[in-house]
Amino acid sequence: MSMNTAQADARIQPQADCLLCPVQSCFARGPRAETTAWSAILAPRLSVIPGAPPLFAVGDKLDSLYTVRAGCIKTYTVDSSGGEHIRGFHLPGDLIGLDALDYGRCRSSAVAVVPSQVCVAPLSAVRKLLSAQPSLAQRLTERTSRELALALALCGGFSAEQRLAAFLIHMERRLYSGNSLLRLPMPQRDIGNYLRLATETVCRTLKQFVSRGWVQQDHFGLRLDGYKAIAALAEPIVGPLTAPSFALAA
Amino acid sequence: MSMNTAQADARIQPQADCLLCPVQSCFARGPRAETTAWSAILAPRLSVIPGAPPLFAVGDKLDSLYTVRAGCIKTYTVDSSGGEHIRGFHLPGDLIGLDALDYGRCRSSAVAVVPSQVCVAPLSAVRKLLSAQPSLAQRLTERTSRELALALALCGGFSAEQRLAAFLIHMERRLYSGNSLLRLPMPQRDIGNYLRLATETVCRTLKQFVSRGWVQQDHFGLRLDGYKAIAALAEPIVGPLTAPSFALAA
DNA sequence: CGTCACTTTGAGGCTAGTCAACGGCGGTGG
DNA sequence: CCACCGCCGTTGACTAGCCTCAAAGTGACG
Repeated sequence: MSMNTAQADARIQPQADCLLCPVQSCFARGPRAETTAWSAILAPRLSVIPGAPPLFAVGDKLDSLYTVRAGCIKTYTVDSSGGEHIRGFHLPGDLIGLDALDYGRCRSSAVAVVPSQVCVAPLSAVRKLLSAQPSLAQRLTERTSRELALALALCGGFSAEQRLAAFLIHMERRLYSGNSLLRLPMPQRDIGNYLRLATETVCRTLKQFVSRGWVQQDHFGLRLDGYKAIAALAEPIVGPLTAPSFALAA
Repeated sequence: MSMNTAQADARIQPQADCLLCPVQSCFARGPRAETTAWSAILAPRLSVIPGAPPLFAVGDKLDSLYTVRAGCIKTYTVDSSGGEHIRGFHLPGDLIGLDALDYGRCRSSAVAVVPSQVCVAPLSAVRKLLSAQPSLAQRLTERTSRELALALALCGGFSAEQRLAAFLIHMERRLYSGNSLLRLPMPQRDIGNYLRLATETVCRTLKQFVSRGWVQQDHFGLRLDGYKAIAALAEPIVGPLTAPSFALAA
C-alpha cells in the first residue's frame, strides 16, 4: 500500500468518518462500536465519474466491499454479443459486491451514473472484523438477504406498467429528499435496460402514468401524485409496503 | 415442544446425523466441528408430501432455517388475483428461507413437489451458533450471496429458449445422479410458472430442443445429448461455467 | 449556434400468451 | 376386467404486448 495524499487525508480522522457521514441508511450505521470499527478499516474514499474506467469489472478478484456515499453506481454484465445488462442501481448507503461474496470474483462491472463517491472496505479486513463482531456479520447476511428478496421479486414476469411502477416506488423510497420530488439520476435508456424494457416502452408507459394524473413531469424531475395508484400496480413486486417515504417514520 | 416418537428418534444420534448424511452439497457440510455443531441444534426432521399443508406460509414468523434432505420443495407467492408465482425449487442440500433473514417473516410459502424430507434448524440456535463460529456465518453469507447471484442472473429479459436452457443446465448440475439421465421432479406447469413462460411454451421449446437433437425424451426423463449447445444458449444466464456435472470433479 | 445525447412519437413485426381441443396415463370404482 | 375421470402433456389458431426501426423534437453545453 502506497501512501499518497488521498490516503493520508482519508486517514486523518478515521473513526470520526462514518459517525459524521450524512448517509443514514449506510451499512456502516449500527451500534456505535460497530460503526467506529467499520470506519477504522476503510481505505480512502474513491470518486468516480461517468465515463471513467469501471470501479471493478467482471472477473476481477473481489478485494473490497464498496458502499456508496454519494451519487449512483450501476452494476452490469456484458453478454457475448456486446449487449449491456444492468443488474442494479446502487444509491447512497448501498453495499456493492454482495453477489460476489461466494465466488470471490466480481460477477458484474461497476461504473458511475452521475459523479459519485464510494467508500472502500478491504475484504480481508472485513472478514477479520466480521469474526470479531458477530452482530455485524449478521447484519451483512441480512443485507444480502434483502437484496435477494428484491431480486427474486423483480424476477417475476410482470408487465411494463408493473415494472416501471415498482421502479418508481422503489426509487422514491431510496431517494427521498424531504419533498415529493423524485429526481432520477439515470437516463431512461438505463431504466429500460434494467427493467428489460425498450427505451421507447419506458417513455410511453411513463406518459401513460402522466395522462392518468399519477405523475407530473418537468425539467426538475417527477412528482408522484398518484402514489397509491402506482403502489397498487407495483404491489405484486414490491410487496404490501405501500406507504410513501414521508409516512415511513415508524 | 412435545416429545413424540419422531423427535425422540431424531435426537438419539444428534451429532452423527449430518456427518452420516448422504447429501454432500448440504450447507451443514464443512469443517468437522461446524458440521457436528450444526447437527446438534437441529430439531427433528420433517417429512412433507405434495398436497400437505405448507411447510411455512407468507407472513409467518421465520423461526427456523430449513435444509432439504430429500425430494424437492418449491417456494412461491400468491398475488392478489390468486395467481401462484414460483420463486424457487429447492433440492437436497439447499437452504430455504434465506430471503427472509432480514425481514424476519417468510416472504414465500413452501410446499413439497414430491415426497420430501427437510431438516429444521431453529433460528435462535442458529444465531447463537453463528456468533460462536464466524466461519459458519461467513458460509451462510456466501450461500445467500450465491442465491442472490442466481436470482439476478435469472432476472434478465431472456428468450424462452434461453430460460429453459438455463433451467436444464442448472437442474442437471444439481440433480446429477451418476448418469446423464435427468429426471425432473416437477411438472412442466411448475417449470413454466417458475420461468415465467406458459406451459405450452415450455413444451414447444423442449420439443425444439428434441428436434435439434439436443435432448432425448422418454418415460424415465431427459437425456442432454447436446449439453454444449444448451449451455451455450444458457451462457448469458448461468455464466461461463459450461462443463457438465460429470466433468466438474475439480 | 451547432452538436450531441436524450426523449418522444409513429408504424410494423415478432415472441410468447391465450384459448381450445385432443391423446396418453394412472387411479378408481363398477 | 373394463369404463370412467382427472391431470399432464401436446398441438394448432389466434391475439396482444412489447420490440425494432425510423425520424423528429428538446435541452445541455461548448
